[in-house]
Amino acid sequence: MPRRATTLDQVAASAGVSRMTASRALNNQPGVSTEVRERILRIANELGYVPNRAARDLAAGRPRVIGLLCADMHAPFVAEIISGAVRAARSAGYEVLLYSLLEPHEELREGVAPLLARSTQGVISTVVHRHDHLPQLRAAGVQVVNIENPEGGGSTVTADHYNGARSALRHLLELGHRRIGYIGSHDEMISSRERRRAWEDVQREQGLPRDRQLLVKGDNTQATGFLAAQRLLALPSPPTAIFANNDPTALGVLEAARLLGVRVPRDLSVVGFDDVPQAAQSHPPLTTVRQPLEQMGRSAVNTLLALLAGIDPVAPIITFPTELVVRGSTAAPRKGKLSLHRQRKGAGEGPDEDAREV
Amino acid sequence: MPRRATTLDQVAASAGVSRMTASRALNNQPGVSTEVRERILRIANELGYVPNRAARDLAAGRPRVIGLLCADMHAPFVAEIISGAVRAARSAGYEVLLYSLLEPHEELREGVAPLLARSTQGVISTVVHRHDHLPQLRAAGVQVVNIENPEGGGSTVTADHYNGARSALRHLLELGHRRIGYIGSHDEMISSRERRRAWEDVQREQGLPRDRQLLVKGDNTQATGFLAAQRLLALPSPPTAIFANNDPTALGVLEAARLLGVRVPRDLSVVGFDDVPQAAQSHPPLTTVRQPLEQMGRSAVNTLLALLAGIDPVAPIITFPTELVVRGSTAAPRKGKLSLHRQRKGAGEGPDEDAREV
DNA sequence: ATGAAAGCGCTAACAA
DNA sequence: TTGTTAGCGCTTTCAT
Repeated sequence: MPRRATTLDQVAASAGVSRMTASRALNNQPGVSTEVRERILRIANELGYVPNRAARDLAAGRPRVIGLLCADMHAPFVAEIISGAVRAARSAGYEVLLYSLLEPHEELREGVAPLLARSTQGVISTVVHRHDHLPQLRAAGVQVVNIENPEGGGSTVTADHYNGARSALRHLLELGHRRIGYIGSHDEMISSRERRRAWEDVQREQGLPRDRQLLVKGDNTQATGFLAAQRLLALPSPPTAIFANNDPTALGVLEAARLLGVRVPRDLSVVGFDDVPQAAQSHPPLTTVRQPLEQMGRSAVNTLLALLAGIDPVAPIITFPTELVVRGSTAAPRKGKLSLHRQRKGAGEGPDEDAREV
Repeated sequence: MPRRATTLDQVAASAGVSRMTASRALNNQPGVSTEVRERILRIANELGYVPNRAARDLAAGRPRVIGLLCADMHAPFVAEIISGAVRAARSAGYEVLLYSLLEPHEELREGVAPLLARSTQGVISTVVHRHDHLPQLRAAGVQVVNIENPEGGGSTVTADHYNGARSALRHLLELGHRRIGYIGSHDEMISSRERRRAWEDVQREQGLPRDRQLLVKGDNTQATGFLAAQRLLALPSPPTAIFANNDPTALGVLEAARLLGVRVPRDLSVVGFDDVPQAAQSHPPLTTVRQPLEQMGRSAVNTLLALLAGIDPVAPIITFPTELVVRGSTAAPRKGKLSLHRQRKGAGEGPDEDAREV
């Protein structure tokens, strides 16, 4: 059985100093001579000393813990955010407590907010699709830094969805595309709204035909990307390029194109958003817009830590630039019109009838 | 600013009892009359009392915390496991500390094991592809329950990969398939080895042709599924069904089939493993084998808690049954041989040359 | 630069 | 059934 762990007192005794000197040395605080400090550190190491968090937190009056509130652990982007957050937190001597909402749309259960208030010093929230949990947390006295969701007020770390979308659209324009379809999503997420706004602005600025049929609503899944693409490609004058609100949607577009005999990128260019791992593995590999998620996770923690230290953040909203990742799903449009003669091929068993129901 | 939180002393004072009585009442311990207990609970609630974890952990001599060691947060299955674990832990009054290794193959960094030993009572490990971190943790005196990785010894919660794979293969056999290809993975994961063993056993038991060409090695990604499928379908006598080691691989097979003009499920049946969210969204939707991941996460926590309470687990390895999810990618094979005349169609830009390199 | 004293908020052990 | 007494291991504050 693990006999009692080494305590600070033991380290201090071994080093022949008081407990307080040992504490200071181990916490990188001033007031210890270099020589003594080194001896303490060496002895602590030899003894395998690891501070007792509970005691430390209790004495300090606040836990060195950051809460991480996650709504949908499945969302491909949370993984990277979490990695970044955990890394930043740990290197600052903080632990990360995980609070995953069980259902993506679940309310913050009764009592979670006060519990977080008591067990953590602050919370990073990756809940993007609703923001009514924020007032609850704030009422309980927790500092919150949001990721991707500036709406609840307070500090937010986000990516530049608007300009990211614009960079994707600029890429398509530079290739020569003039009819660019857009598959959007629910507008509850600001990221989706921003991306759509970029598309609308570009349409206007470029004097492109204001054809509302080029905008189809999806829900960020491959399934609706598939259906929406069928709808767009069945248009009398189909787009030569489709910008999808996210990668799964774009992968659905690729699928629909293949089913309809529309070749990507020869007959149709496709751009996604997020750069999920599969984006590089599709055929053709997907051109998409990458967010620096790991960095955003780190930044969120650092912002929170600054807030806790009483340092006002540089800005309430910290926006990170995105990066266009050009792969194989985009090319210049063909000169002629999209040939439609192969369209219905092989679609016998497909959900053709539903294509209009998107 | 959040004024000082309510303490146990305040609750006790308000209720007119000693601190200890209040403590007992709030911890569901015996030795408090029903009447007094109810009054204490009511007052605690009114005052918004939330126990201070640090104080509690310090006094009790052990933290009510479980560590969750994750290797690859991207892996689609960890999300569900985590949800289950967090739910079970919290309902037992434990917090979950997240330790995510930054790289999937990263060593357990120096100091992490003792740190876990100090900050948690036990650890759930979802690190499946290596097990050298286990001795480290155990040496530091941490109880560990593994998920999906029985190899380091100790308690393990896993799914029945062997019989899961068999159920998939039985499904194909019942449909009438006799030439069944298998796309495997690195054998460092026991799950992969078990699934392959099932395929080999079935081949043997059924007296199916022992054709080593039917087994292709992949690496659990869509990209290699794509390549491996091309290789299988280019065989002189191609399989009528392909069992893939996991869903991404199977999705790659679907992609390759589409490219080659091989219709699924008419010309080729495809089965995956895991039931990732996209499996239901592919075209056709993927027949696959589902693991009860959420339940496994819960079970891992409960096993750990039992271990901590000194209760020996029922068995060192707890195996959960899997469930075959039949969707649209499987059907009876066609009577004739797979027609190959359309195979090279549209593959002009594809990575045909690489198909053999899988 | 170092140390002594005090106490964080709770629970374990024992007493009544 | 209830209360009292001692800490848990650390940091804070104030001394030296």
